[in-house]
Amino acid sequence: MDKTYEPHAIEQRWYDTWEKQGYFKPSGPGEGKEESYCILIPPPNVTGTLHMGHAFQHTLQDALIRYHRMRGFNTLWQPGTDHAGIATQMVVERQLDAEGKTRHDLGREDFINKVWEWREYSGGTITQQMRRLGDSTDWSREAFTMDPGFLQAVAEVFETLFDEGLIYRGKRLVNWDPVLHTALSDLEVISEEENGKLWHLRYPLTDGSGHVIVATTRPETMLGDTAVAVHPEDARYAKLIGKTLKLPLTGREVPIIADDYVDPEFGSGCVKITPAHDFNDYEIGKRHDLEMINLFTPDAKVNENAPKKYHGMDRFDARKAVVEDLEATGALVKIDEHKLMVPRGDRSNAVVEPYLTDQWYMKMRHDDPAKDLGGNAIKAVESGDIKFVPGNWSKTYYQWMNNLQDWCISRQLWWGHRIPAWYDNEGNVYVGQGEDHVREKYDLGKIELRQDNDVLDTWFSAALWPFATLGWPEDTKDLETFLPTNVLITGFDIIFFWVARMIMMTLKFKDVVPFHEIYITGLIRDEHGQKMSKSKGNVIDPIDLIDGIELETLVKKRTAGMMQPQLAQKIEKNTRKSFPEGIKPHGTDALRFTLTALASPSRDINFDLGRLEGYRNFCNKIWNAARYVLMNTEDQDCGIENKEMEFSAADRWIQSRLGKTIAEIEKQVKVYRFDLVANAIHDFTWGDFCDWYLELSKPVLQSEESTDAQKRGTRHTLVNTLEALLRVMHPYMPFITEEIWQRVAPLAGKLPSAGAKTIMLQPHPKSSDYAQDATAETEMHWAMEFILGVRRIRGEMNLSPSKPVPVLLEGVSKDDKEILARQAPLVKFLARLESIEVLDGNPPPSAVALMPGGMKIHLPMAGIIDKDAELKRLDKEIEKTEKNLEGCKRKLSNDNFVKNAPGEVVEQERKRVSEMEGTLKELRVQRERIAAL
RNA sequence: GGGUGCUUAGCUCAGCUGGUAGAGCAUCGCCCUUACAAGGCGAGGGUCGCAGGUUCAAACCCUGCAGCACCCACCA
Repeated sequence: MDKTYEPHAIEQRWYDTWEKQGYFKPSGPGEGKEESYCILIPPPNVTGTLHMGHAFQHTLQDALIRYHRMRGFNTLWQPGTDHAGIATQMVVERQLDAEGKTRHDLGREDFINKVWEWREYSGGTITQQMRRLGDSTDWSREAFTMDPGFLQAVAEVFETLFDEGLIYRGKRLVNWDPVLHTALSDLEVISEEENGKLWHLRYPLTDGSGHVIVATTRPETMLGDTAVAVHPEDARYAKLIGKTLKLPLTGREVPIIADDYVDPEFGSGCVKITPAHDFNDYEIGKRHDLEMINLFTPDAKVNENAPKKYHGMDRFDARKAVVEDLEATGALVKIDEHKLMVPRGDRSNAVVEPYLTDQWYMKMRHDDPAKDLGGNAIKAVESGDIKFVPGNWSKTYYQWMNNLQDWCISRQLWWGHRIPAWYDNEGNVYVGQGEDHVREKYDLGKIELRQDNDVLDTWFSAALWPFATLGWPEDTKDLETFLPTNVLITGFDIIFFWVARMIMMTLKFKDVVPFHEIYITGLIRDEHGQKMSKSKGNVIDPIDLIDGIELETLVKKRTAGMMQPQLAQKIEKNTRKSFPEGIKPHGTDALRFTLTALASPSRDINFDLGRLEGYRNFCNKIWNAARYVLMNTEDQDCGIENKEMEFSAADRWIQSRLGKTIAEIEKQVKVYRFDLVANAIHDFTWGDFCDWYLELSKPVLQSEESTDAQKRGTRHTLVNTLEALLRVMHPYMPFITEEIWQRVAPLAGKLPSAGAKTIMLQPHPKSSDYAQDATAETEMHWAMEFILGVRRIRGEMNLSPSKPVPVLLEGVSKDDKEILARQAPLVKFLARLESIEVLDGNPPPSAVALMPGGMKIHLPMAGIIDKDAELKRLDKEIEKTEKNLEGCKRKLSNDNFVKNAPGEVVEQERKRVSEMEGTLKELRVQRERIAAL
């Protein structure tokens, strides 16, 4: 093996091999549903790029997939991408814009072709990046939400839901994006507080008997007012109800109506009603059968329904003009500063306009249980068929599901699934899978038909992901084998957009849940807890963490193509501060292990570069530990053929520890505590295996006194522990484990002559394969305490670690003696002892380490230990023990504690006190002895 | 307005069903000991946001408060 760990040198090579060999495919038919394990990837935007959130979620998914594949499940990780309607169309339109063209210049067909071209060109980026991450998805099944199969699935679903009355078309007020010229669903509208104004307007009564004052945040909409509302029980206005007002600027006559919606406490208690441009007003308008005057064109310019002078004005220009005119006519009473929630489109950032249009909707709630999409989806979680992890997310889910509005599914775009509906010249609508089918179904003969121009919301097809990817509407073996899938791993940001809708659709069309568990990951933020965003300039590209990036390149990358160039300077400064030397390469395995370790069940996860460096060092540690093992076992007898082996306590101890570690991992994987899985692996590998076991193996292998059987036993244990450990680590660090395993496995007799020569397809070790060895644990614990005791004195006395010292033992019990007989060489080696002698008579002046069992280890001071330093050390030790002892004694002196606490707890406390008292006594004796020198 | 989450060492975070506070990084000593200086050995560092309560015992359970973050919602 190379002397240094170079992730670049190994990673891509192994991925190519795995993919070529078809190792990512499900292992076969399996033994049925119980033997299968399936995860559906949340499909990224086909033209997108990998970000930290993907890296995080993919790491966890791949870990689960590899873990279960190694445990013998018929395992499928279903990959694919989403056509991402608006997002993708916008990208291509922006490109056209650069050429000075619009999509209308090309026409629908050519434009769509252009988008497909763009998909061909850029669609490989994200899948290529997934390969860099080591994702073991079955690429042979890669799906795309506009595949022919999806076209069919979408059409079938649409037709069925339409025929059942669950999809309908209607003219309603929708969220209209005046920049993108399309309707949006409620979810695609982001409302944020902004500074605005509240204009107070005076509307005179038609009969000249006075006026009312109304307030508005959008004065231009007054041109479309068709009423003023007051509360029915508001005494101030009771006698005005039914009278009419003369609307300023237009002169139109509008009624004063009474409606419960009005809050008499707010403002003047009078509300202007613009049914065509406000959701509340729209409802009131329907209740009172008011006229709905649409004021705007699709790009939110004033239309011909307003007075002529405003025609063609943008709505914000119109606002200015209206306010000026109102002021001129004396209708403007006052203007207050006012904070308000402004709704904007999540893609265009344009202020959304409530707008009256014809759209398609999906009915979310229904009295008929068979048609109650929302209700059934709620029940699936309530019943426990679907479990959120962490469980709290079910509350969020319920909160939204219990307030479901019908879903506006049509979009006035070109890129997407065109709605399978046709109109005749009378405006009748016919729905079905294709024009021919429609003609037949409705027996239309040869009349002229025109297909609906709209496409479906991207999330409509995404909602079919669980069954459309597995072959639906065909009745496939895959559906039978893999649905319901086991777990969905995704972020909370798409619980409503995607998760809820998959649950509804899969229940409706397959009558099963799409997945049994939903593991909701936290959101990856930067090291200070800030959301990563282009405009903040704090985005970290996971590929840069893997490959490294020069500072200058990083600065350029972060400041290029800014929407607000003035931010560039600040971003550059912050970037130079955060990464003074750029980012060093860390490799995929280090990144994956870091993300695994960060996967605590919290809502936000701050990405800390320090952790990444730490785990890169961990990879290096593994690499070097492997080098040590190989150096001592390659071309040597590791006991594969010669069965005569003797296992030391250390050999048995490390196997026992490995078993415990695996048990911990088995437990934590089940509950998705990947952070604890990573901890268990890290602690065992570094703390037990490297720090102790490798060191413990040295005296055995290096000593001429060890027998061949002993050496064989240790070599065998070295190789087999490492080999099993690699299999345990593989799901989280696939590349380094494969690279090392290839060399180690043959020594452990594990590389099969036939079958897959990859760690990927080896069985994952089971805790039940490792016997717990209490004797070995006790014995090693004793040896370690001994060694640590000597080291502590050494450390505090600043004794050179390389200088051998003699020790004298006092208070040696029978047990101590037995263990010592076996472990003396080990202890001598690791504690760098010149000699170990059992004391006969009084000890010389010495520094002492106390063993838990009462044995004392004396380090004679003669010439090597400083008296004052030792006194200082003892004082510190005494003080610490006194403090602890006091606490325990206080507890025991409390009668209630002794009376009420469980017996074992009291007993434990008593034992602690007596131990500490003994220790304290010894320390004091020791101090006197030293002080007297 | 309704809901959710967070607050533990200088930093980033663990702490599972209440029983003497942990890790990594950073800091301070001593070491280039033939796997590893991306390392080894040792050390220091926390009245667990604040105030109450329950309990023999609270970082953990309950109540209130403060700060931070997020989600949902139609107040003109």
